[in-house]
Amino acid sequence: MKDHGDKPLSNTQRAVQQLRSMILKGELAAGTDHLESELAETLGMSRTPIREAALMLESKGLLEMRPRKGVRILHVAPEDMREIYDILTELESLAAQRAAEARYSSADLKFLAGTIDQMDEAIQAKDLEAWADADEAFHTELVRLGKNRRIEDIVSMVNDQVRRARLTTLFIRPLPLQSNEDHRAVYTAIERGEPDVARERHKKHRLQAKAVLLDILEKHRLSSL
Amino acid sequence: MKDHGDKPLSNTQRAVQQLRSMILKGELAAGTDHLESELAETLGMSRTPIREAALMLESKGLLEMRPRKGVRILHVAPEDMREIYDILTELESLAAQRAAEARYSSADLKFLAGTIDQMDEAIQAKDLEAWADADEAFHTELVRLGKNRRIEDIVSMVNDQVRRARLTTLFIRPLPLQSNEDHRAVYTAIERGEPDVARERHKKHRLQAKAVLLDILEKHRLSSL
DNA sequence: GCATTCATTTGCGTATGCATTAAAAAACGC
DNA sequence: GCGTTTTTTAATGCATACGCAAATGAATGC
Repeated sequence: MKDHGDKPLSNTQRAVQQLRSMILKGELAAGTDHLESELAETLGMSRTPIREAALMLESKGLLEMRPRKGVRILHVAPEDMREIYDILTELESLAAQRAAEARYSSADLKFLAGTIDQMDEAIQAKDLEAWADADEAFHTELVRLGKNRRIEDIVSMVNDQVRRARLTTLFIRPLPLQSNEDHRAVYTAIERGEPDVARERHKKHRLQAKAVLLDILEKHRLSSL
Repeated sequence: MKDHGDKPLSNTQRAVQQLRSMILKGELAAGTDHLESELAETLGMSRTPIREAALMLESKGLLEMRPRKGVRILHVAPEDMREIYDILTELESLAAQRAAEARYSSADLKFLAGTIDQMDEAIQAKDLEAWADADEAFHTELVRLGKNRRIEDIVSMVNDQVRRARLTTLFIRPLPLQSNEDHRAVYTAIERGEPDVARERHKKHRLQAKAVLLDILEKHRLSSL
């Protein structure tokens, strides 16, 4: 997970990383506007790399560039979450299927198994942050095993949007006890080479997660994140 | 399909449109490199809007910016087509399902029906171009009816990549006779409000299309488009 | 000849400046 | 006072300039 090629990162790339991180952490709050020149000053560079970075983040759906109003950090509304979860459901389920078709060895699946164990531990320890990290690692790895670069990109893109929602909802939501049962079932199906099982089980898992999340959003009247 | 608000389009937007169009038409051939300054001169503007446009097209997967080598127009290899069709299969099938769930009226589905008729006519007239246009319209409209903005965006993005492949393969491939049967079946399922049927039928349709295309690519040893 | 070092070119990353024009503020008429 | 026009302000879109590093080519040593 680290960029161990430590070549002198360009300003544009740094701007992308920093802005993204600030948005995900909520330091740049949803709905707020920021002038290019402000951001430039904040990050200690000129407007040019800021503009380029903003353009990229715009195409990733994190913000919107509005002439004369600055860049606006986008909300994630419940309707957005519905859209996003639907996409994740479909694409990850396919990835699970493909992973099962690929007949990976246990060694290949070691990392995936590890994330499941981490989730168990995190739940024991009631450490929600750790659970969330491991959960994300599980899903990322699953998609990677599905061997479709474009799906990886798409999923990672929409995940950036989910992450903000998680920031708010993580501590509201009930302990995800059922969740790891699903993960194990998906894992087992992949290991055994049962594509349909892997697919359907993961789909069920995602639909469940979607239902839980939307329920929370409704109950707490969270109309934007 | 038209931008009828004829406000003075920015250079960056024009650059995006023109470069995209040149790539889709093959005027900028896959695998070729182009200096930012060349493109700037070609389109009669400075490097700044060209860079911004290239950045956007890069995130859409049409090209790649490589320091000192210029922007490279990307190939679409058979492996890419596999990835793309897998994505289209999943997301469009979901759209079909959702469209069926939405219980659209016949009036709402008029446009979709129209595209099917156009395909019939085009097949009668053996007009492959017209068929391809209508086919694309069908798929686009189907996704629109699925009411998921993000899916619309993703599908339109990968479609740009498919379009280039179609440019080459359209005249090699057999007349898509079976195809419109699928379209009608999907349409009927949507009209009747049968989500599972719509979904499965469309999925079958896409899997079939994928098989046909990959078969052609292999038979003709088309390793990149 | 061939490798190696040095000089030169050149394309990019970024800063900067400016014209444009939308928005805000001010002036004006009623 | 309030709606309308004019003026002012200021953020953007874009052109341009420039330093740097990479690639290219020349020169040198062996």
